[in-house]
Amino acid sequence: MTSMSDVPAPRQASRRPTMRDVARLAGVGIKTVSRVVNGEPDVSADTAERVRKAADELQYEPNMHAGNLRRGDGRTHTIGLLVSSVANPFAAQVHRAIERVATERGYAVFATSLEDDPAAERRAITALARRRVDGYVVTPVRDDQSYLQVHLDRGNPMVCIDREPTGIDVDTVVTSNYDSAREAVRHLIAQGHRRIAFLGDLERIQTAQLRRDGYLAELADQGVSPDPALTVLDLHDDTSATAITRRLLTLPDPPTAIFSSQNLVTVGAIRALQQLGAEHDVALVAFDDVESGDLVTPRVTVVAQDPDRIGRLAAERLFARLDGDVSPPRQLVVPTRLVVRGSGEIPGPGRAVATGST
Amino acid sequence: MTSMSDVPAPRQASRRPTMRDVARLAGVGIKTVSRVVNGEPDVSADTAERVRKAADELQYEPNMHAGNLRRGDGRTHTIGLLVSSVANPFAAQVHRAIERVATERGYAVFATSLEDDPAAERRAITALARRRVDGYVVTPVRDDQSYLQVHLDRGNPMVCIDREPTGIDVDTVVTSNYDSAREAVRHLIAQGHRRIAFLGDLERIQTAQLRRDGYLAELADQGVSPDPALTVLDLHDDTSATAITRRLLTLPDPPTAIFSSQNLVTVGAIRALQQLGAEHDVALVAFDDVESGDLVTPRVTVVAQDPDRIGRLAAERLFARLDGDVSPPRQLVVPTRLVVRGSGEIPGPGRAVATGST
DNA sequence: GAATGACCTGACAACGTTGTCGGGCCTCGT
DNA sequence: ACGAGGCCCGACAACGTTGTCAGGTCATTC
Repeated sequence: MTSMSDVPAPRQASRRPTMRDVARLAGVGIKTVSRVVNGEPDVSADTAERVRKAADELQYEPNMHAGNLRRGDGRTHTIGLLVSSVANPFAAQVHRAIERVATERGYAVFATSLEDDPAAERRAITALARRRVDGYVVTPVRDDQSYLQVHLDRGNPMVCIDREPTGIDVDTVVTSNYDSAREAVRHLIAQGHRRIAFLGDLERIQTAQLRRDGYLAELADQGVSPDPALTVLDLHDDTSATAITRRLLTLPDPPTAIFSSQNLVTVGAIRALQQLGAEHDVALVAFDDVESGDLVTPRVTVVAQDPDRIGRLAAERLFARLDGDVSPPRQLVVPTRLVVRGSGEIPGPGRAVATGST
Repeated sequence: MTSMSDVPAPRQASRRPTMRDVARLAGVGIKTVSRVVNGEPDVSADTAERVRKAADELQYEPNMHAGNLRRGDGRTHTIGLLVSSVANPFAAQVHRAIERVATERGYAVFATSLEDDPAAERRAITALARRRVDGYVVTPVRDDQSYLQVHLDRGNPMVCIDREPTGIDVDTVVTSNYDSAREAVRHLIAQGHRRIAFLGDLERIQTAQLRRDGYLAELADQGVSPDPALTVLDLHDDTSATAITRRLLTLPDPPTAIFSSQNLVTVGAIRALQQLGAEHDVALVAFDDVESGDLVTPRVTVVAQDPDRIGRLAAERLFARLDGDVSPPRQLVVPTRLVVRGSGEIPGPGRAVATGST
């Protein structure tokens, strides 16, 4: 009866209805529609009902942008997230945790992957600022963040994650990189290792430096003099890590243990160990949990980060600021968890004589 | 000289400058500022220079929302992405591919994780519609998407990924679930297996059904009658998968091979195999590449999806629609790649007599 | 019976930007 | 000298919504 033809879908592009259209159909003023849509008081029950029916019939969806423009606080209920690289499962987990908190509060999240490119950081911030996000969660990639101060001054809070920012004083949520690296190395030394190789990410990445510093500090503390030949930096993917690890292991005086300080690098190291059949002879402790790290043989001992907690804390800090918290910025350090699985407990040469020595 | 104190940062919250402010400072009309900011012609070189300097001095950032509101096409240069679950590395990869294409075109991406919750799908769409995204990339979760037709009619294109939508006719980009499942099973049968277990995801998920259908069809085609006891559905995480796999393997007449049809389920299956020391005796082929699947022993043979290609194709389709493409919706099927690594080549009982039998 | 106040409603301006349009100036051709 | 046309520029309305405010109706109170 009502259908005029039997094509499955009405193809004509309908104009998007506005409050004006709803008002006309319901026979009320436009402001009354606004009141109903926003649940404001002072609308009689049956007027409200009429408006709701009209809105329903037109499939009206309010335009948040128009509303935010006029509204006093100008909030867009949107936050921006800058993540180092989506390739990294760590970042994906953080993203998810943040998104969950945001959704609960009616916020939407713009996520951008920087792929560790400093230029991308600026570009992303500009794009977000033009879209008037209320706040930012940033993984610093450039070596100076002072250019972000203006956004803080304008009332848009910011929380940095994973790495400490430079040039601005904001809430940060980071992993205990230095201490956890020390713990990993301490663990290996306790198994009797002295020649411990370090496999590090790009040196310009702060966490890579901190983990290396922790590595060196723990060696020093335990009276082990580090062999520069065993400290490798600037690895960023599994292929290069495999190559380097192979070279280290075929050295005249090879390491008896490896501390791998990043996810993909660990994968590369494991592959190299397997290729040389050394996986049961050379100990391995990895920073950051490697997916299904308990499936490989031997199972991988790791210092596991807690990306879910990092994301949640960052989001909570950001929303606290948006809610008006003006207390001094906090530096939150999220501890890691040493997960003992086997690869890190392969004994070193010092083990046999450990009790007798020193 | 110019600094009045030595606090590091000017704490006072500055009002955000508008075009009006820039215009006043540059001594020009507001429309002229608009012209300069948008690179429109008909502004003299030195006026433009003055405007640029003023904008710079005030650190002016144009308000895209206000612009979009007034602008003819009303485009927000924003797209929405609904992903099944961020926990899944597959989704993370897709997300990244889409984001890359979008960023190239000056688009920002709202990503929402549905965690396979049907209610979340509707909520997310509403939130995106109110923010007036230009288009959608959707992983269907509900069993009916016809409620989305209205957005199509209003000129907001949509591309579905991973699963076919129901009730709407839009571009889709999916993996060759059925055919690839058949290929996996064919591979196992070729190794001499007859008792092949199937481990499936939640039955309400379409891809899970397709993979099971492929599994059953290939068995039938090869004259193998399926044992219902070996077909398990509704697994969704590694823990339950481990439990089920253990039970299957301790059956009086256990399977000699396993086809695991989802990522996390595969992890659970591998764990069970290892726990029972059966990883070298029972063959395993998995759907969807499992991260570091070539690190475990034996290395895992998989039918690998191509999430990067899926994401890229989806984004390209969406932008083509936004650019005015009105050709009939396309169904793009992205093939998988059989990656032979070892676990799938463990011979079955039929193998020894394979040449003599039939 | 008039004043009070609670309740309900819509006209109007404003948010920050862009489309439209008209006007001033200058150059050029006649 | 004058009109045509190109270049530059700004006043004004409009996008879709919400804040403000004034006004109308009705029951209650003295």
